[in-house]
Amino acid sequence: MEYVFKEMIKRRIQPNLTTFNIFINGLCKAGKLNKAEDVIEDIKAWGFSPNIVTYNTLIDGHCKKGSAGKMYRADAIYKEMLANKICPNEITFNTLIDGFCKDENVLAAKKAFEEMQRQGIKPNLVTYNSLINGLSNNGKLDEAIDLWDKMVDSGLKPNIVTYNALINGFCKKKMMKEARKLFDDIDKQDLVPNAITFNTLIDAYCKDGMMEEGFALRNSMLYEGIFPNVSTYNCLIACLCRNQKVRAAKELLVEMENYGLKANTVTYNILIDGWCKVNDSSKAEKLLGEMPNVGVKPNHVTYNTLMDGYCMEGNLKAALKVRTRMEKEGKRANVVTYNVLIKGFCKQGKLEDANRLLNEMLEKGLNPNRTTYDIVRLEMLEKGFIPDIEGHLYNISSMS
DNA sequence: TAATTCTCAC
Repeated sequence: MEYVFKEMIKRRIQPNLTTFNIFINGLCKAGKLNKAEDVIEDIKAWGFSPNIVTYNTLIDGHCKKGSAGKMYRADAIYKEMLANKICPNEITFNTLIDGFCKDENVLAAKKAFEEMQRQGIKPNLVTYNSLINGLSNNGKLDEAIDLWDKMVDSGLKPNIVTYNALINGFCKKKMMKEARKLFDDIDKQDLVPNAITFNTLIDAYCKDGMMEEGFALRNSMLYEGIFPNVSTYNCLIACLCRNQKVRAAKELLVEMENYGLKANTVTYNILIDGWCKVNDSSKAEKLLGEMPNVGVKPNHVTYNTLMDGYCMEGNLKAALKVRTRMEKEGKRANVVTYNVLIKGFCKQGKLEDANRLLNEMLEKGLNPNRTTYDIVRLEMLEKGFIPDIEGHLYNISSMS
């Protein structure tokens, strides 16, 4: 991107505001949020002013790529936009609503929904879809259904995304009958289910112990001409793995490749986890070794999964070796890496080592997450200590 | 010529 931009200048082709907005979008999608914000200065230096697209792009960048406190920064950009006398539009609010929902802050999302109407902007299909999805994902199904009705009352017709969001909500609550009813309603509304619709249901049936139903849905996909994609196979492979059928899962990987679908990192992560869960982490490590041969790149999840496998087998040495292997590949330990190792050491009663890892994690500026607290709290309870106020980390070794 | 919504893996 930078090369093309320089080339443009070299050939004396004047960039315009659109050029800069595209640039910002690229930086945001690459997670380079600070660089993206710096482009605002370039825009001004070239004699332009950031417009609504500039701000919407930056807000969405923070919503999707930001770390802790990202919605605070997204909101700050929104305020900056107002200060610069740029009026927000429906896309601004849709972006914020989705961002708040993904941040599990449904309250703020609902406030944004109210605020947009107060400003005279009518919620559109995407607005409703974002909020219905947010409510569904946060267990507020009744509110999601109410909003669906409101949406219909306002003259908007639910589309396949709306259906997928609510179906997913029912699936997460294991209300498969209701999910199925919605699925059957799709045809009646002259809508067409897509791969996401099927994948949602397949995954839910599998997780609810109805593997047969999951595979049957896969077959009806082929029948209806909606082609199963890598995610479909990942759901089914995960299903087999959960039922300890790792060999059958590996066969399914071969089948998907015969259909011309390439396994991705998730596929391998599922299979690696599958071998780990049947206490065969060395087979899992063999799979890790196969990944480069088929052009699939391991990620943090890959290594963390394998480490967890070795830890659960009590093979801490092997787990630490995986960490070294990961770091050789240029991947730094993340919170999950530490959680996995801390849990592994706790399980072996090696509290001093667990504590050393905990401190190392804090020193590196990594923020403990809920799982970290759960591990520590569980360990304390087991040792007969009563955990104090939530949110406070203890030295594990002080218990020994 | 640029910006927004739905599924799966630690």
